[in-house]
Amino acid sequence: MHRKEIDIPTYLTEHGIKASYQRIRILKYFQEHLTHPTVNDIYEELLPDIPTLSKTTVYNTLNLFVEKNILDVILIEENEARYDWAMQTHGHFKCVKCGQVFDLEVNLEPSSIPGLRGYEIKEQHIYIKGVCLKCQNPESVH
Amino acid sequence: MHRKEIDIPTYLTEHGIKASYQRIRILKYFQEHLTHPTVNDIYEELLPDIPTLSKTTVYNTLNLFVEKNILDVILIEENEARYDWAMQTHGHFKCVKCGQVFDLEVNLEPSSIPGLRGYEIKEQHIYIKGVCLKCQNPESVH
DNA sequence: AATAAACTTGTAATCATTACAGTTCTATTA
DNA sequence: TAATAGAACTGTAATGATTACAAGTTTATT
Repeated sequence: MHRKEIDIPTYLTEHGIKASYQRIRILKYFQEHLTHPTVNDIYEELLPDIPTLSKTTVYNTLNLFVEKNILDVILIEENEARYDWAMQTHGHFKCVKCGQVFDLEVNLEPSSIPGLRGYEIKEQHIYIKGVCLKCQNPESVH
Repeated sequence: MHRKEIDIPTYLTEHGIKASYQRIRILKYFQEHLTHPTVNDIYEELLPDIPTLSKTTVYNTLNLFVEKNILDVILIEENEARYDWAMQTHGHFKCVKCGQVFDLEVNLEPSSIPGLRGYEIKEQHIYIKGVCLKCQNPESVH
């Protein structure tokens, strides 16, 4: 089942989360945008539609989703957390010019890292920063 | 030349940094401790010796060192930056039980990552969290 | 010794995040 | 349907790392 085909209320219930209106709308954000939003991105997008929405609710909900393994936190920013639909471990690239964050297919085999022998691994984060193709040759791209 | 054998004032000068007393002492911290300190770790360690030291100076100095490629920033924490002697790219492991941060030898070849073809890479960060050996079997370790 | 530039310091501001208490919503039961 | 308890939501205040800024100190140059 692909992310876009998932029924959000069902998906929440399956993960032990009561499907409130705010929670549905917040998770739907990730279904509709394949980006890596900050708390504020989500808050500002939903506010016109849900004028009573509190930023605290966005924080609480995202923390809950992370705890229930629906979302991952991305700390590629220096100061602000971003969130991403939880899926097979992958990496993230941030272009330091345009600021966009991309997903990367990275297969980092923990068993290949000498110092980790016997360690219990809970999380794996791979962040790469640089300049994306478009920002290197602004004119060469249509 | 190994980190412990470096002459700090010379090293600073070579990197285009005027070797003030505070800067020498702060960089010396990294020579004497092979850890990954926070701003506060450094501040508290040096304060008894340099009672006039300001936390702002520690911030300014660490930012300068990072800018001059003497140190790297580690953002494995959720809320606080850590710093590390800049050397060949490597990863970091944080034990979620004892909180200690270890260095990892990781060789992540950017050319092996499909989505990065043609991208200019400036930084590479690999963070792994889990439970270290000692915290898994507290009694089995002397 | 004079002077300017660089460095350091302390306080105040910033900003993301969390704490907390009051309000609203939801589901269950009578 | 009404009552009630628990969960979820909201708004404000607090927290805490980091930065801005202006004033004081040190350093280097003349």
